[in-house]
Amino acid sequence: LRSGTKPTLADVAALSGVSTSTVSNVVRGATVVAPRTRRKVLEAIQTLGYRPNVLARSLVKRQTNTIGLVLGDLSNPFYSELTGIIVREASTLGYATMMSSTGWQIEAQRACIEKLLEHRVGGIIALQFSHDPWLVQELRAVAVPFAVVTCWEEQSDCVAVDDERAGALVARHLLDLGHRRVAYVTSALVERATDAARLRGFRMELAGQGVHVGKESLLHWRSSADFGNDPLMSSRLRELVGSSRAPTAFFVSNDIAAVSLMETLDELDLRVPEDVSVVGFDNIAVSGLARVSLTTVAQPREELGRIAMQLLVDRLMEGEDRPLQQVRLEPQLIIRRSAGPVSSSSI
Amino acid sequence: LRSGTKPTLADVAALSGVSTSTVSNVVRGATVVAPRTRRKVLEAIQTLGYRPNVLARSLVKRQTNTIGLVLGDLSNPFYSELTGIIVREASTLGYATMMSSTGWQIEAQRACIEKLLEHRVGGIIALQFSHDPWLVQELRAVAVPFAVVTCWEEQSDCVAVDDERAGALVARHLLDLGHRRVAYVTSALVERATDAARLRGFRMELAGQGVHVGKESLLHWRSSADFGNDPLMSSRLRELVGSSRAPTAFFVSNDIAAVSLMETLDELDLRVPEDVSVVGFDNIAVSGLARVSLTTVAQPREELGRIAMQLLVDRLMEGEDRPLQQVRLEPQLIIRRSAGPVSSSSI
DNA sequence: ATGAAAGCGCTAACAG
DNA sequence: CTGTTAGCGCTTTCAT
Repeated sequence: LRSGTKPTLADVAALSGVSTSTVSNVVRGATVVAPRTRRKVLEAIQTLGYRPNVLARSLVKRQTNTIGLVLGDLSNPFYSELTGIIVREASTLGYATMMSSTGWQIEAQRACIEKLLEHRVGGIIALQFSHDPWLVQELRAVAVPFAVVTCWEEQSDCVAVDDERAGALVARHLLDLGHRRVAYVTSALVERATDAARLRGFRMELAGQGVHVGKESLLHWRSSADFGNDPLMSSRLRELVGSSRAPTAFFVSNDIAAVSLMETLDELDLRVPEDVSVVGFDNIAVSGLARVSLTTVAQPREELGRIAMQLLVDRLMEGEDRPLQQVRLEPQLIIRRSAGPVSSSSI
Repeated sequence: LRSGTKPTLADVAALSGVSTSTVSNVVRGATVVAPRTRRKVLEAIQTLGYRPNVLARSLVKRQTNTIGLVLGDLSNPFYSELTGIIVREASTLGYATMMSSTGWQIEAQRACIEKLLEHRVGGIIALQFSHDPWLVQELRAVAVPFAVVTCWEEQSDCVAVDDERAGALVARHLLDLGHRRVAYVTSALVERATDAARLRGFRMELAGQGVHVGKESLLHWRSSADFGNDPLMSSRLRELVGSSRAPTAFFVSNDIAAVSLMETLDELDLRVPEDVSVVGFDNIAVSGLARVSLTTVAQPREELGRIAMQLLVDRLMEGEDRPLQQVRLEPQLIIRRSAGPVSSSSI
């Protein structure tokens, strides 16, 4: 019995006096093995502390039970929760999860995926995918199942909330509350195309009532994930608020930025929702606090995670010829106190 | 050229008319390869889209460049941020990260680690480790580097903040503010022993001033990670507050529970900090919001992550005979507005 | 500087 | 039901 290295099938075989294939059979519960033999083998496994080597197994089977997860930034609670859900789901389905984080650097994305491919992951789920046709093409070429969740990616399997509809939902709500001058705030934390879709839906619904969101009402919040202040925005807001065309409501494409905005508004002595209304996106835990009470759009996290994993598995089973699966989920407006009727003084 | 499967070293060798070992050499940049040959090989790699198979490599080298991460629950922002840091750090050092989540189920912990071992990870970092001597023993037996971060684990390499000292820091602060009747609130989100250490330090410092934390002042918050309300606590608090010995300050061992507590206090019409003070632990992003402004103990996240990874690498290099490394980091009290001077009416 | 050959630990036919 | 054999894709002596 060799020492210094972990026991192998051969060791178990030797100790129990059978062949390696028999041991392999009992380990995998494959063929019917004689009860006596099985017992002997099991015993040997016990005393040796044998543990199957997944690497060797994967090598011969030419496939792993590992999926790769690429994500931008774990400090945004929306994504970290989603990550947790996916990891759990994968584990339930018998897959291990290999993570790699891009830290929002767009070139890092390719490197991340390259590493995952070298590890021969069975499939890849991207959480915050920066559109990259070359990459999608490459992934297609190697025939590794690829699903993006939370963003709409024309060329891949994907699942996301209906962002346009969400934008419209918010617009409707704001209109119902009497708002006519509204601003849209983009956040660095949300992927461009996604952001654009939300704005599109928002604008269209407003346009139906003759309300227009001009260029001067498009703001950009350079937020980090820690509710940091954006000094540029502060001054921009201050000047905007002074003007006669000051918006009475803000739709922010991300809860983190929305909460940050509320904080900045506080500093400017603008009360929410008495003076201005704020609506966010994601419904992260913080937004539900009474002290925050942010009206926002909820994305069905559990479903997003579950379906993403499902897309991967389906593709894994049915192969490339299966038509692209692209799932849109319904967003849900969560009405809280940060958005209220437009104040009479500002009409 | 075989089709349907990914190109291998042999394919590259065939195409470039050299042996597999030569190809292997250029891929790894190992021996000096003749410039001409190298170019030919590189070319073949390009046209074939060859990608090394990490599994095969690991199999023969008998070691992987993968580390395992076991964590309890990604929905607690403190841990998800820490996770992000570790993943990044690992990646920088050339390691891929395999995650598995226990979802707080204590028996799941063994299963998680078992899976990681089958994948032959080079080392394991546990984020929220529920003390389990058997497991630690087992890990030791297989000689896989193991480091726990955030909890103090006597038998393993570990790095954590000095919890007792943190408790003392909070006690000191509360004493300075004039508090004499204080309560300690345990949260389900923090590991038992860690919680106990914080309480110990807290109590000791208070005892120095003749202040005692009796059993009636020990509360338990059954919190989930989403700032949920704990109805039992609500009623418990209501009755406690009515009594003449109502605490004037609460030290909660976790920010999530602390913020939840503040919310509950709001509902009971108790103002923070005018009527009661609250101090938390972790300094998650939310706590820094002006609307929350929670006085809390900060743990040096970056350092925790960096050192945890370092412990693993050191052990990997120097082997088992290296003495146990156990690092204590300094906690930092972040003073905000949730803890104030004891109100005159309650003295 | 390059090639031949022997495995790494396991599975998958195929015989017996 | 069990054993034999031939790889999976790669690294690593050891010759040449």
